[in-house]
Amino acid sequence: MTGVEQQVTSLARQVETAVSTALGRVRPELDGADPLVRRSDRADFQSNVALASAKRLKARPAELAGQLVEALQDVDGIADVEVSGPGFLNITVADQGLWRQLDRRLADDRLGVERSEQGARVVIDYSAPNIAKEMHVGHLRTTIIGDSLARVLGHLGATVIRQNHLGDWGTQFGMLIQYIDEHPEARWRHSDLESGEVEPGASTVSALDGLYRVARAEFDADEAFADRSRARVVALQAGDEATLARWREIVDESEIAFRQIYGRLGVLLEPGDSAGESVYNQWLPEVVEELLAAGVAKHSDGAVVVESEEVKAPDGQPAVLMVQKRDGGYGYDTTDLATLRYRVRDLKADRILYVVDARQALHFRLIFEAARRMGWLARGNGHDSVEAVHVAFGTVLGPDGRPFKTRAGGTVRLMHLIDEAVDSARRTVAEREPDLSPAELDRIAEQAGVGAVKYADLSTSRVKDYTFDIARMVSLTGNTSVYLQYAHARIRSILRKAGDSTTAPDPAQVDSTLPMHPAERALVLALDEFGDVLRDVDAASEPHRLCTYLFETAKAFTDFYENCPVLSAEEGVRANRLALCRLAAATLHDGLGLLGIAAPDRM
RNA sequence: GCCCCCGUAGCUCAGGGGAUAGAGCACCGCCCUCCGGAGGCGGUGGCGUAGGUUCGAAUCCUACCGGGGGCACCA
Repeated sequence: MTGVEQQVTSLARQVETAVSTALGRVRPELDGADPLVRRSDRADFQSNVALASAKRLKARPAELAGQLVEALQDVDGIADVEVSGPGFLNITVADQGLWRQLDRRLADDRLGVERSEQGARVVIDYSAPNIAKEMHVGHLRTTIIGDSLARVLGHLGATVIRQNHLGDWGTQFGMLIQYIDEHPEARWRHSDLESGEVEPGASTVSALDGLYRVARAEFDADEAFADRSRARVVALQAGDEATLARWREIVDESEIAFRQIYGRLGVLLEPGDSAGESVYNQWLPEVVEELLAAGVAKHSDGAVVVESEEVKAPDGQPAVLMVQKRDGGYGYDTTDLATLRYRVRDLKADRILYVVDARQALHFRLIFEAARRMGWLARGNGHDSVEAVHVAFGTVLGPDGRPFKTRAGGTVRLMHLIDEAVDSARRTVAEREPDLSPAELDRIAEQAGVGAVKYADLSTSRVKDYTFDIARMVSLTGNTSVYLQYAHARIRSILRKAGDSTTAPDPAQVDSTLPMHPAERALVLALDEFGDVLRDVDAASEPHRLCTYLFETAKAFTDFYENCPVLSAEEGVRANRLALCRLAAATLHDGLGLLGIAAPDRM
C-alpha cells in the first residue's frame, strides 16, 4: 500500500454544500441554514429546506424549490434535481461521481474516513468488574459498549485512555481475607485449579465467589468471626503488610480470570489499563480537604458532605454526596471524585466517558456538579472545558421482565454465555463445512459465536433496558453478526476466485463512464456513508448505529450479489464490480473491527 | 413525595420534524442448470391514551396510564 492518506468528503456532505451554496445565492438571508439533506428512496438524496424555510420567507415552498432547482442546475456531480410533492427536492448524483467516490475510498487505507477526533484526549471508563466476583451478563454491556467506543474514537484519531475501574477495595475484603487465613485448605488459586484439585470448569473467581459466600454466611452467623473480619478491614486500610499481601494475591488471581474473559471477547483492555478503586485510596483525605477548603463540602451531622445546588432529596433537602462518613471512613462518592480529579489533572483528559449502568445517573450528576463547582472541569487540553459524560446503558432484564439481580440466583456467568454461543456456532459450521480442519473449525466457531454475543448486545440502543435471551443471543440467522461475517466471507470468496489475493485494496482505477445498475448505485451510496456514520456513533456514543448501518450495507451487498454477476461480467463491468466488492469487503471488515468483531475470510 | 429512563407488529428491536413507519424471530407459500441457501422473494400483523406546537409528529411540549430505576454514612 501507498500509506498515503486521502480523506474523502461523503456525497451527502457534497450535496449539503451544494444546496447550502444554492440557498445562499437564491436567498442570502438563509445563508448558513441547515440544508436538511437526507437519503431518499425516491432519489439519491432529498432536501427539505424549501419546505422548512418557506414560511419564514413568506414564500411558497414550490416556488422556492423551483429557484433552488435552477441554482443547482450546473453543479458538478449533480445529475438531476426535481421538485416533488409540496416542495421536496429530489437530488440524483451523477454516476461518474459515484464511481469516483468508490475509487477515492479504495485508494485510502482508511477508506477515506476523516480523522474528526484528531487531537482529542479521551478517557473511557468501562468494564469495572469486582475483584473476587464472577463476571456475569450484567458486565457485558459496559465491557462491549466501552470497547467499541474506544475503537471508534481511536479510529477517528483520538488519543484513547482506557480505564478499568476495578472494584478492588472495600469492607468485603476483610471477611474474605480473614476467611482465607482461617481456612488454608481452601482451593482458589489459579495454580490449585490447574492442578485439577477442584471440579473442572471452575475458575479462580468462581472459587473466590464461593469463598465469599461462605465467608458472608459465617460473618452473619458468628459474631466473633465478624469482629475479626472488621479488624481485617482496619488492617487493610492501615496498610498492614500481611493483609495487603493477601489482598494483592486475590486481586492478581482475579485479574487472571478477567483477562481470560477479555481475551475471549477480544476486548482491548490490558493489565496496564487497570486502575481500581484502591489506587485512589491514597488521595481521599486530600480530596476532602480540597473540597472543604473550596467551600464546596461542609460538615454536617458529624460527616462531611457536598450538598447539591440542583437536586433535591425526598425530604426536600439538597441531595448530598457523602465524602466522609461520621466514623471517618470514605465511600464510593469520595473515590469517584478523586478518580475524576486524577483523570483531569494527571491523565489530562479533555473528555471522560463513564460507560456505567443508567441506575448511577443521579450519582454521576452529583459527582459532575461537584467537580464543576471545584473548577476541575474548567480547562481541558485545548478546550474550554473538560467534558464529563455518563454514557448510561439500560438494565439487563431477565426473561420475566424483572431486572437481573446481581446476587440473587440465576445470573448467567459470562464464560458460560460465551461457551454456549461458540458451541452453537461450532455445530452450524461443522454441518456446513465438513472439510474444515479441527483448528480451523474452532477458530471460525469462536469468531462467529463471540461475534454473535457481542453484536446482540451492541445492536440495541444503549439507554433502553434490554431483555436477556440466551437463545436469541446465540442465534446465527437474521440481523446478527453472522449475517455480516457471511456477507464478508462471500465477497472474499469472489475476490479469491478473481485471482485477487491482496487483502489491501489497490488503487482501483474504475471506469467511471460505465452506467450503473440500481443495486450498484445503492451499494456505493451505502459504502460512501461509512465515515459519516462513525461520526454519528461518536457524537451520540451509540455503537448500535454502526450495527444498523452495517446490516443495511450487508443487505445492499446481498441485493447487488443477487442482481449483478461479477466474475462472469464483461471486462470493464467486471473490473468495476470487483472494485465494488473490494470496498464492500473492506468496509464490512473495518466496521466489524470497530465493533470488536472478527471478519474471517472463510466460514 | 420528588427526580430520571422506557412504552412502536404475537416476540425482540431500528426509526437524526418529512412523502407509503422498517428489520429480525415466529407462522404460511415460493426460489439451488447461476460468483457460498448462515441466503433471497412474497404474505399476515403496529406507533400506550388524550391534548398541544407545526404546512407536516413515532420523533418536540403538556397531562394521564403502564413498566423500570434512583433519592446521606453500602459499593
